[in-house]
Amino acid sequence: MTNAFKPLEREPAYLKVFKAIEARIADGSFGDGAFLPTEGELCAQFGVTRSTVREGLRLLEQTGLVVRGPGKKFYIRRPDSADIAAAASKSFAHGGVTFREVWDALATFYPAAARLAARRLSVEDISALKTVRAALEAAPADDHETTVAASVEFFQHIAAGLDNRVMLAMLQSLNLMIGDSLRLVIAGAPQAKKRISSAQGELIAAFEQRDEARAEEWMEKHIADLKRGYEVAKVDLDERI
Amino acid sequence: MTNAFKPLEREPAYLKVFKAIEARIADGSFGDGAFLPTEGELCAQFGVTRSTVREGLRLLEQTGLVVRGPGKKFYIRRPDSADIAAAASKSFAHGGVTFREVWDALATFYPAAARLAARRLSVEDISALKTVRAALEAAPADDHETTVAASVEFFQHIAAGLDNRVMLAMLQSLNLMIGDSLRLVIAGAPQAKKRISSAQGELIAAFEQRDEARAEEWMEKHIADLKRGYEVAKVDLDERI
DNA sequence: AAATTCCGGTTGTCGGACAATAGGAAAATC
DNA sequence: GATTTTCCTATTGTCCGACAACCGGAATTT
Repeated sequence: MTNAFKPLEREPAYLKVFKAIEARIADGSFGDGAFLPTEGELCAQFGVTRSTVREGLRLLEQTGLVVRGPGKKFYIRRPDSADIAAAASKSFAHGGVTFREVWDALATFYPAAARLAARRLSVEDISALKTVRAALEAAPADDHETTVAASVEFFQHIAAGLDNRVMLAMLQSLNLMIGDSLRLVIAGAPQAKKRISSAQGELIAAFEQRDEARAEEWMEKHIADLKRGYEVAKVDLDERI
Repeated sequence: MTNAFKPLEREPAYLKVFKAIEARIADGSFGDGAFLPTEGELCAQFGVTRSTVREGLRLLEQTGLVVRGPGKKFYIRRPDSADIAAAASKSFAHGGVTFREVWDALATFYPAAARLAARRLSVEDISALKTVRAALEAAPADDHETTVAASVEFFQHIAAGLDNRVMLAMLQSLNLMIGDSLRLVIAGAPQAKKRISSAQGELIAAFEQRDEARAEEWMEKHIADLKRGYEVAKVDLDERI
C-alpha cells in the first residue's frame, strides 16, 4: 500500500492570506513603517472577502508584525525585544511555569550575563546604573514601590547594555515575570532595600573595573539573596506564576 | 488645563472577545484540553456576530492558547516550550537579529546551562546524549545532514534535561535559529564532525562526573569552535538571520 | 454485527450592508 | 493670505444572512 494518497493539505484561506502577507513583510517588500494596503485592496488582490482578509489580519496583528491605531490603517513594525519578551512571558504564564523555574533561569543566566556586562557595558550604561541605584537610596525606607522599580530597572539596564537583542529579550522576559512578585519579597523583608543597594554597589564597581569574575559572583549573590527573600516571604516557589 | 478629558478607550469588540476568553482560560475556567464553545454559542454569549467572534478567535489561535484541526472545534492547549521557542525565534527573525547576536547568546547562556546540567542531568539524559553521539559517529563522513541533526539534538537534550521549561524554551529558540545555518558550517569544514564528536565526548564525561567546571569549559570550547567554523565558511556574522 | 447511508451541527467563506471615524478637500472667515 | 470651519470620501468595525464542505453520530441496510 505504498501508492496510497496522502491527505491533501486544505489550508483555510485566511491562513494563506496571513502567510502571504507575512512572507512579503519578511522579504522586505514592504519597508519598515510602510502602510499595508487597505482591506478592500487586499480583498481584490487575494480574491477573497473582507471577512477572510480580516481574519488573516488578526493573525498578523497578534504576531506583532503590524499594528494600527483605532480606525487607522495597518503599518509594518518589526517586533522589538520588548514585544518578544512580553509575548514570551505571557506564554510562560499561560503555560503554567513556576516561580522556581523562573528563579532558576535567573540564577543561571544572569550571572553569565553579568560577566559579559563587565566586558561590554559602556560608561553611559554604568552611569545609568548609578542613577538607578541613587534613586533607590534616595527613596524612603517604606517606599516599596520605588525599591521594586529600581531593582527591576537595574537588571533591565544590564540586559540592555549587552547590546544584543536576543539576550535582551530573554532577560527582559525574566524581568517581567519576577517584577510583580518581587513586591512581596521586598515588602516582606525589612532589610531588603539595604541588601539590594549593597549588591548593586558591588556590581557597579565590578563593571567599572571590568572585573568579570567579581561581577558574576555578586550577581549570583544578589539573585540568591532575592530568592531567599522569597522563602522568607513564604511564597511557594512551586506555585504557578 | 488639568480638567481635560482623556481620550476614552474604544476597544474593538473582537479584542474584548479575545481578552475575555483569554482571561477565562488563564483563570482555569476551561480545563486543559477542554473544548471551547462553538462559534455560534460564543456569538450568543457575547452578543456579537460570528465575524467578530471569529476575529477574536484568530487572535487566540495565534497566541497558541487554542488549536484545532480543520473543521473541528477549538480546544484549549497550554503553550509548551516548543511553542514559545518557535514563536520567539520567528519573532527574532522578523526583528532582524544577526547571527552574531545569536552566537553571542549561545556563548553566554549555554556554558552556564552546561554547568547546571552537570548537576542536574539524570542518567537517562546522559545515556540519551551518548545515543546521539553514537549516531553522529556512525554516520558516514559526508552525511552532513546527520551531523547537523545530531549536533542540534545534543544541545536539545541538554536543554531538556535541565528540567526547567523557561530555560528550555529559551535555549530551544537559540537552537532553532542556528539549526539551519549550522548546515553551512559543517558542510564547509572537513574536520567539523570529528571536533564536534570530541567536544560531545568531553561534555558527556563531565556530566557523568558531575564536574561543573569542566562541563562549562568544554561547552565554551564547543560553541567557540562552531562559531569559528562560521568564519571559515565565510558567513557574515552581521547578516540578518 | 458490520457496513452503508443519512442528517444535524459546525466551520470556512461569501456578499452585502451600515454607522463611525480619520483625513483631506473645499469653503468660509478673519 | 492664513486660519478656521465644514463637508466629503475612504476605511474600518460591526452586523446580517446565506451556503458549501465537512465531521461525527444516528438510523438504516446488508
